[in-house]
Amino acid sequence: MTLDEQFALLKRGTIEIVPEEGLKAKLRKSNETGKPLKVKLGLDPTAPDIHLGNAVVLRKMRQFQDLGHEVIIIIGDFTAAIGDPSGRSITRPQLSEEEIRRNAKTYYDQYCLILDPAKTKVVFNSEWLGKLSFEDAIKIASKLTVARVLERDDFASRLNEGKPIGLHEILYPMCQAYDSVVLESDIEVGGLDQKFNILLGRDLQSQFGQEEQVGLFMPILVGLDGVQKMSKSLGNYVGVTENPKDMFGKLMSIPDELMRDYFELCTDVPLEEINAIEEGLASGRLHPMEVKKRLAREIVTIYHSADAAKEAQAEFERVFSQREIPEEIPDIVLGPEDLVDGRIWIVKLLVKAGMAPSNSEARRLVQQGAVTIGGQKITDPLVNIAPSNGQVIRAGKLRFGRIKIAR
RNA sequence: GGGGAGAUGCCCGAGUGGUUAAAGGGGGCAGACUGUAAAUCUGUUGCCGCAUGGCUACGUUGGUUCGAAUCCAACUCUCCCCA
Repeated sequence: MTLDEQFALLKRGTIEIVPEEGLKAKLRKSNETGKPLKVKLGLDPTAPDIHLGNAVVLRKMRQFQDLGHEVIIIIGDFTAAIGDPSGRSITRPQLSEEEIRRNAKTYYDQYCLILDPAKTKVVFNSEWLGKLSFEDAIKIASKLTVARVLERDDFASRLNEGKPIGLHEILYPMCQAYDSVVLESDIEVGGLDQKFNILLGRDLQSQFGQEEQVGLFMPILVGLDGVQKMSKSLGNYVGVTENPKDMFGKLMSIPDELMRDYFELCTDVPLEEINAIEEGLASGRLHPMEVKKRLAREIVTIYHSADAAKEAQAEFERVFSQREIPEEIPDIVLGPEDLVDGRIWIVKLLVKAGMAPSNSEARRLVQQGAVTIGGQKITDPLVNIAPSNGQVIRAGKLRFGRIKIAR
């Protein structure tokens, strides 16, 4: 592959490369010296679930690996104790050491789905940040200014809105920048929300007399709600380890307008084809639902298999298009203690089955006509029903259970 | 150190003695419709075994009152201005 081709590949999907010439120069140099580039990615082990939004960046890292470069994942165990303020309007909760350790481990299992584990180096930033003395930290801090740090958008807006900013949060970008110094990274990849932190890494590297890293920014993937960025804490995400059925279903719930972004950032469908799809949608030649099914299929195929994707689609059509029951339904085991004269209060049954969190919620579901048992709609929340083995109970579109009577 | 403002349900935000489980919006859930768990419209959204009932809830603790999210005191936390 020529340098130009490499550059084009790496540029695809990025929203910005700072500076573009820098990337070209790094690639050229690596090519001449035969020395792979160090490509850095910081992960914040806040919750043990990698989602499609994280995957956008990870997939970019994979491309670097395929070109022979060295990928270094930094598990921000030390910085997680601070909490990245990026894109935050409130202070993040700090994590305990144990939580971080647990999360980091599950991270490893998950990014292997995208990266080549043999070519991935993993480090924890507590290895060096944890060893700095307070004096060292102050020395590093002296190379940055308050104004420079407060420049960043999320700090500025929080300041304007009169919201609190912890002093420790100001140190977060510095820590991340210092990571780049320690690793002597050539390239740092991140979402656009990482722009400030990554650029600060450039500043700090040059302060330490190093060649500056190149920042490569990927767009932020919008979450399932179609408004906010995909994130674990907002619950609007698709996890890469989710089962095919849920993955497919969740992808079908994105607003139509998001489809293009998802195709571009989450699949390997060639750009020309994506453009053709977009035209097809605009002209009415293609049906949005069919396009979305294709999208869901593409993504499920990446993380599972083509077969799993087909199955997931079949399941989806069965449950939602035809309103039939899914193939696999969890059992609701009823013991003798649950039944009085072979009967059980409908509300209690729903709670017992985990289909409603409280009696009140269960009662509401019944009153709203969401509950059917054995295909029969129940609307009276006071009724006691006589369940029989194998009966299917359904609450709303998503909750199912099959009754199993234990003796 | 001095002065001022504030803390309300999942989130934002109204409410300044009773009719407030607390307006409104967001989000969630459900129903209708459909082209999908899109969009739109409607309903619903603390808990308690059925309630013209009870319990919990408006930063914390205590007080005033027949009655407090609303008044008072102390405390905790946050923001703004001055130094």
